Amino acid sequence: MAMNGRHSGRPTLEEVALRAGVGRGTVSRVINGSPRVSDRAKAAVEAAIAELGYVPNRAARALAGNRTDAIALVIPEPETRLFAEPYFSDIIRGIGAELADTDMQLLLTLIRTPKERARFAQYLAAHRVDGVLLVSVHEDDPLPDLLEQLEMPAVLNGRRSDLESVSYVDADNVGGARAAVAHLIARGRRQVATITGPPDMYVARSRLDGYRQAVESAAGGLGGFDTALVARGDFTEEGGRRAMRELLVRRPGIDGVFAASDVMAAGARAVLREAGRRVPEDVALVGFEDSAIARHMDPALTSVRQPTEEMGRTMARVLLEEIAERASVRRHVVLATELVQRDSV
Amino acid sequence: MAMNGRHSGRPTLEEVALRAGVGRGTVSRVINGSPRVSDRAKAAVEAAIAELGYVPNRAARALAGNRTDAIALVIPEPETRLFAEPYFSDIIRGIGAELADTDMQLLLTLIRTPKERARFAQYLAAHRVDGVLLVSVHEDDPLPDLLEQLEMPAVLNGRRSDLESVSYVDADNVGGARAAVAHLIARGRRQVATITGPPDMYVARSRLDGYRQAVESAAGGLGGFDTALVARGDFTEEGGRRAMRELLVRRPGIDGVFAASDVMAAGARAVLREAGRRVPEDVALVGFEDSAIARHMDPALTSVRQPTEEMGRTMARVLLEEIAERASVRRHVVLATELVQRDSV
DNA sequence: CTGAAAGCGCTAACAT
DNA sequence: ATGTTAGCGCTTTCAG
Repeated sequence: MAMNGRHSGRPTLEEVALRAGVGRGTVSRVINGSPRVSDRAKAAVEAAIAELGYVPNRAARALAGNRTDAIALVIPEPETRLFAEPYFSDIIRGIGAELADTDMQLLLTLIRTPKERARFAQYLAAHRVDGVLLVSVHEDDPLPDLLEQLEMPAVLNGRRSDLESVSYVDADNVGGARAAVAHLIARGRRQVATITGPPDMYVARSRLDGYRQAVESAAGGLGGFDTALVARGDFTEEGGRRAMRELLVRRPGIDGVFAASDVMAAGARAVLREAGRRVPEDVALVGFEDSAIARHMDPALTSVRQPTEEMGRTMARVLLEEIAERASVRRHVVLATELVQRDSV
Repeated sequence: MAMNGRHSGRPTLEEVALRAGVGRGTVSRVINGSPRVSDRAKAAVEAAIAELGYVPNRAARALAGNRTDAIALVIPEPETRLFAEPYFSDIIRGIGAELADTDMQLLLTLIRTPKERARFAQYLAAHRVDGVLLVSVHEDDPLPDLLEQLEMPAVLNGRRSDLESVSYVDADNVGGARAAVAHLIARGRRQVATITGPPDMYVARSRLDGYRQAVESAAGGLGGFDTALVARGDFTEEGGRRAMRELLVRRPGIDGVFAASDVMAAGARAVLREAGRRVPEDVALVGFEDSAIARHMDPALTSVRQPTEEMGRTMARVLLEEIAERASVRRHVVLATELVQRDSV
């Protein structure tokens, strides 16, 4: 007999069965909420579980059930910094909240190097998680395709393009940008410029679209979409600075700016002040509240806010659903954004 | 026969053994790096593994080996906000880096409610993780004791008191504070005050100790430790404001302030400016760089920095060691802090 | 509705 | 050094 003396001392399902005077199968059914159990048996089992302080062994369950009850939250390298932003922390809180009532575990996976990515691919292939949550995907990110190929349930935060095939939860970037620009126009601003993100990012294109829609639909006097009022940034503060300088050269009369991110708005604001323009009196500034940095720097700044925590909750919920109905139905959820008006100019 | 048709299609250890022409035991030994394997067998097994793309099944391994290869990073409620701070993101990056070469998984556990805490206790009792990483412990946190009682390997970030019995990794708060205050004194500041954290937090007491040591050991003229120069804050910006106001009333001649956190330093700075004092010319300010917020607000501010990422790495390393040598040796590591001088006043 | 039994894939003792 | 074997604790048929 292979007596490996590793009985952990914790009660097992079998002991519960014994105590409840039923078979192991019945205990299992009760635990998993099967309806095919008599009330009597159920009560007995529940009593036994309580008395013994029984907690199912996750590994055994995973082995027998061929699942893991765990999902991975993947943070690609460029985003590990992003970690330090309220945006991200809110997402995680949302995920956590949604998972709290589940017995799903959340695995944190930081992917820095190609080697680590390869390793994670192995993880996936080995089905070591039931699903994957992917934040801030880039257009050329290979992970979503891999996930799809593996038929692994997955939910992205944002999307790679209009045709995103993987499930995703995104914010209404177009609508938010449109609202921001419309706000500026409604406040009497006649020359509203925009600082965009990198054009190979969907989120950046969406926000530019919103800008375009707003200026084009504005009643007379604005002259529609003017490419000279569009400067390209890269979501960094320095990029925002450069773009703002460019804009001031091209159109010195600018009296409003919509920056596609708050970090860029912060850069733009610095340049404007250096140039002697008062913000927001002379030049009104609206940014997208990605990181809340802008708000830190200027609590009075009007900005477009995303329901970030809800985004996290939604991502988790969608993923759980996708896991539950092993069907490969993709879901695309776009949450509304909100213009938070903080200036009175 | 109970034909449960769930063969996942992935190769198993048995198939590897077959292919390599050895027994399953040998394959297991190779996988686990046992030295009791011939080079020949080892090579054959490795080849088979590569050809088949074999990845061990974690659940099976956990079940048979009575371990999980997973550790939990626990974030208590008060800290979920802290998430959004660079400090925390650095810690996580450090942990991730240390774990990258391991096949330990990192589980993220947010504990918000007593109910969730109870549930986590069950997790622990059920040995669903091999170890626990706990950030920013509070003096009255019940988790460390529970961990100890359960003999669960654990490492704290910070400590509850001088007599901390659980393993921990901490920053040299006393030394950092002392250096900060010594710096101010060396720069000719004669009335150096301090804004402390809540006295029931070890970290706050340590920083106050450092302050005291510096003023007491300063050569003449300062009059030693003066309680009127000590104002109590609570690590919040508002607390910093209140404390600063108090100090200005008690000792209007203050020309230097050491705040026990950068957030409080930010509050103090705002009050000083409102009071018409120039910072740092009239009143020099040094804070502990917990969140880097102060640096955001004033890039020129001198501050005490902690090697945060290293802290995370160390926590993970210590935990892995503790898990490996099932012995209950507690380790206490204190990492040096560094005065980052950014002002020239 | 429920007990019995067959594995899930692996580790670790047991024999060689 | 290595093949064999007995479980780890659970889920899921399969028979009643």
